[in-house]
Amino acid sequence: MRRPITISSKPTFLRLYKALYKAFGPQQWWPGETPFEIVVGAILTQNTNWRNVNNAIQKIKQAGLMDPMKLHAHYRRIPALIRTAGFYRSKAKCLRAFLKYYIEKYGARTEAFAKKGTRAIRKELLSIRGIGPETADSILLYALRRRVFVIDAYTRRILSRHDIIEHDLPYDVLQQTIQKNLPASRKIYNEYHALLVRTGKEFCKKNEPLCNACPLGTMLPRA
DNA sequence: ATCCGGACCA
DNA sequence: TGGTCCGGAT
Repeated sequence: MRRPITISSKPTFLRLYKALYKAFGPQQWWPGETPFEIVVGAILTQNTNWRNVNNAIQKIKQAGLMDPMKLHAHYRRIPALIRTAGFYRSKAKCLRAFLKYYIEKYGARTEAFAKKGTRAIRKELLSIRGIGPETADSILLYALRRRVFVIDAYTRRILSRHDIIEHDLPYDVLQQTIQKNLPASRKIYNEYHALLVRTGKEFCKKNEPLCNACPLGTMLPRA
């Protein structure tokens, strides 16, 4: 029986964050050069490691297509360009759907896109097939610098293994819980997610987690 | 060979 | 609830 921690453990989320920051330092996310490139990366990184995504991004750049109008004009080339990111057919469709939306609604202009409220943009993004909550929130946080906490598989795994949250809470519930228990800081949200991803990849593996070597190893709930 | 990861669909 | 989409790391 897991018990979700809420009010009584408000400092817990921050303690974890501080431990990770101390261990790993700032993660310098997101590595994309422009908001558009960050959107592309956010879509491509679904179910994939960043290394494979970066490969695809370089391909797009080498083709001179890291631009919404150009990429849309050559959308038939997208599957081949992004193949290494995996799920390339679905992701190509998603990319194309985003491009259509971005061009038709905002003239492919970041400033126009970024003018809208966070909730409105989130709703619009979620209506695009292939963009779910994590991808939408990644775009909001990292491309548009909105104060939104991104939930992913690593977040669920790390926090639930530490008995801080229940693993199966719905995305939005989990997001609200975390945001309520953290300072309302965009920079902390940015850094925290990046630190959780790093921790998940390196230590909090799905099978055989490396708790002894993990910076959070001493903060484990009593077994 | 098996593992890993978001979103959608039936 | 379980299947499907995918390539690259291990």
